[in-house]
Amino acid sequence: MTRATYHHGALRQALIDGAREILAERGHEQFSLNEVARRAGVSTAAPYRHFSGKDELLAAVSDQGYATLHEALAGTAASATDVRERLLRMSGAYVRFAHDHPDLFLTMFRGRAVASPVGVESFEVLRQVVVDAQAAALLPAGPSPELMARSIWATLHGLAVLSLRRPHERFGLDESPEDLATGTLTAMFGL
Amino acid sequence: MTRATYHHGALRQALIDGAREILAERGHEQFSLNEVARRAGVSTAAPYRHFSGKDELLAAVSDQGYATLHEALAGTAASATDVRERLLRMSGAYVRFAHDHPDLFLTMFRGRAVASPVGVESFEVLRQVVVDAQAAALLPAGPSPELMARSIWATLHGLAVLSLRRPHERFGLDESPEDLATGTLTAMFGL
DNA sequence: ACCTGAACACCGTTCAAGT
DNA sequence: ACCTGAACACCGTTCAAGT
Repeated sequence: MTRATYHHGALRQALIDGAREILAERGHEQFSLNEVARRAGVSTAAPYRHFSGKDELLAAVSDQGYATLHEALAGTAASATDVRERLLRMSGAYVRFAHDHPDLFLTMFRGRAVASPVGVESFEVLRQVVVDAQAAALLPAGPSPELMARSIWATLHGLAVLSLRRPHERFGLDESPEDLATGTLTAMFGL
Repeated sequence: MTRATYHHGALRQALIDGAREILAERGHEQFSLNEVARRAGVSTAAPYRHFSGKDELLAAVSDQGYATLHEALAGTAASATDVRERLLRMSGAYVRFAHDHPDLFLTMFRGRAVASPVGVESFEVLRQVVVDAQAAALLPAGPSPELMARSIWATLHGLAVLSLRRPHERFGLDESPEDLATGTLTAMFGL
């Protein structure tokens, strides 16, 4: 039996990939570091050459998740010239990401974990859309863009988290993530 | 050595109390069913007479958490006659609860856990305040109270979850939970 | 009816040893 | 430098046995 030989950090990425697989298959509560090693075909001690432990591997997985989320948000933000459309598409993309990768999303924002610096870029994209929306009188112009952006982030994040639960208490299954997000923002700001 | 003898479900409550202790001391990620049993002075198999397993014990803990949260919300909602004040106090109480009992809060809303029916009562309290706020033109009257209430719930929940992380990315440590909640609602609705 | 004692498979982590 | 093999304490859960 030829066992794969890893070099130059190839095992590191293989472990991250395996972790994402398990996350998608079994969920973040069943996640096991030993199983990640098993899938990569290495001993349970091998991951410790690349990560200080389970938490650091999950942090690396989170970082890649933040990068993927950022692409989705930046992509939708750039996909329209109309400010209202940009705000709504971006909002939909946030909740959509949570629904498409629920356990990755929950891992990224798990408990009291340390926030990723990558998330800052995404916040900046949202902040810029908010600046434009305030200029267009779509959002109240009184509060600072900073405050307004984190208020909207909180709303989207709450929607994402609460709609991931089951049974979907008060958050209909029938609605798509996009409808949930846009419906909420439309209701709050009369867009 | 006299070992406590449990009867009539006394062990059940002792296990729930012990679980809340561990949650407060070590956090929900370090929570261990065996340690709960150890603290109660029983064998690790004993809890299985009262709960089907770890998840069911945590569900029972969550239920008591929902009851405590409900008291806090209903209490603040009744503490003022002014509609605006009621809405803001209730909002502050939600985020305050999360900060005062972070790991209990995270356990209640952990991952994809099943929502507690007890939470429905709390939602009803919020919905009623929203009805009054809409009548007083404090909140937009167009959307249904149901939609408006879950939008606000999502906002408060997002604030709670995100402000629990560390370092408090974009959510200042300096702000009290109450200021965080009222500041956000004030910004969004121009209250 | 309720709890113990002992076991099972599995977990995260450590460390001496191999190559 | 990177990985193995074996061990450690601990985990959730099961089950026959005690009272």
